[in-house]
Amino acid sequence: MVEAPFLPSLRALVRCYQAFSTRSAAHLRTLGLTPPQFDIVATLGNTPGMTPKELGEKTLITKGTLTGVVDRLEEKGLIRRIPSALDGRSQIVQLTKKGERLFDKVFPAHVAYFSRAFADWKAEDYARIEAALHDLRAVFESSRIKQ
Amino acid sequence: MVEAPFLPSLRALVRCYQAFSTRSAAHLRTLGLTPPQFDIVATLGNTPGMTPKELGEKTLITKGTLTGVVDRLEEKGLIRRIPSALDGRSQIVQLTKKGERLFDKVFPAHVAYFSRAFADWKAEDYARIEAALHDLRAVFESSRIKQ
DNA sequence: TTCATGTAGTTCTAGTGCGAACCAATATAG
DNA sequence: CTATATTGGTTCGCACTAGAACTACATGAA
Repeated sequence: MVEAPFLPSLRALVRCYQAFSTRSAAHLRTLGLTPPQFDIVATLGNTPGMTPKELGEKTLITKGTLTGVVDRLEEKGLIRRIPSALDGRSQIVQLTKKGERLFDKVFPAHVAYFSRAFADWKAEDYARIEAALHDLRAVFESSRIKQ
Repeated sequence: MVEAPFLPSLRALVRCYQAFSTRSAAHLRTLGLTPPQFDIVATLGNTPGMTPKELGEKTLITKGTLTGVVDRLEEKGLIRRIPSALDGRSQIVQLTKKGERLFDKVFPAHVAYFSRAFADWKAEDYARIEAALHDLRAVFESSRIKQ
């Protein structure tokens, strides 16, 4: 049995993602945030806030997980939950002043952390990577998977 | 402040990886394995076994995590730990007969699960993806990150 | 030898992570 | 209008995750 031709691509994806997330997490730790916490703060930055549902869609964090992450950010005083006036089930999550100050510090710092490594990259390099990842993602979202 | 030009590439990477891992995990669940458990079983398949250290390097699972994953596979009777004769600190992890039978069933099934979606892909498509992911990974492993 | 250093695995802590079950509120069908 | 279905969030069970502290063994130098 020959090895399936797509396995090296999957391995490359996993290794690339791992390399990114390990680096990213190590830097965020020095800033006092976990990766999902940073994700939430970065998503809420420069917005009037949004519902947990919307937050979950943007960050790809499922709702059961999100409750806990938001809880811990609330304990740290970085975000606040406001019940929605329009829908009794819903709420708005938004950064507090403290959360905004942290966003203003941490987001540029995290971008800066990676930017030197991308210094030589040209627009077409980004385009090429984005296209490749887009095509690969299309495969995983294909209806031809399963069954 | 303009958005950093590499952010769309990072987003594309994260979304692609998520799409893959969500699909993969959903299928593995129907086979009774978690993703890391499958990873271990697939790595041990068709080998005489290896040390946890080696297993961790191949699967990218850190040693603290690995102990627990291997524990649960041992409880299921799929793997066995043999103390190393040469080094009193070391051990060999290998599939049991039951583990081998599971590997023979589950590995092809999981490959088959994805293969239809890749049906139209040619060698150069794989080469393109692998090259792109390789280049991106090089950035994350660059010594130019940090400081 | 013996002492210092290094290494393989385990344990611990805190934080994800998912899906399923749940509750309360809203929307819809009849 | 009222059952019924749907939806937003929380809770729960179980597993993974990294890193730090720890134990036992191994290795190297004096």
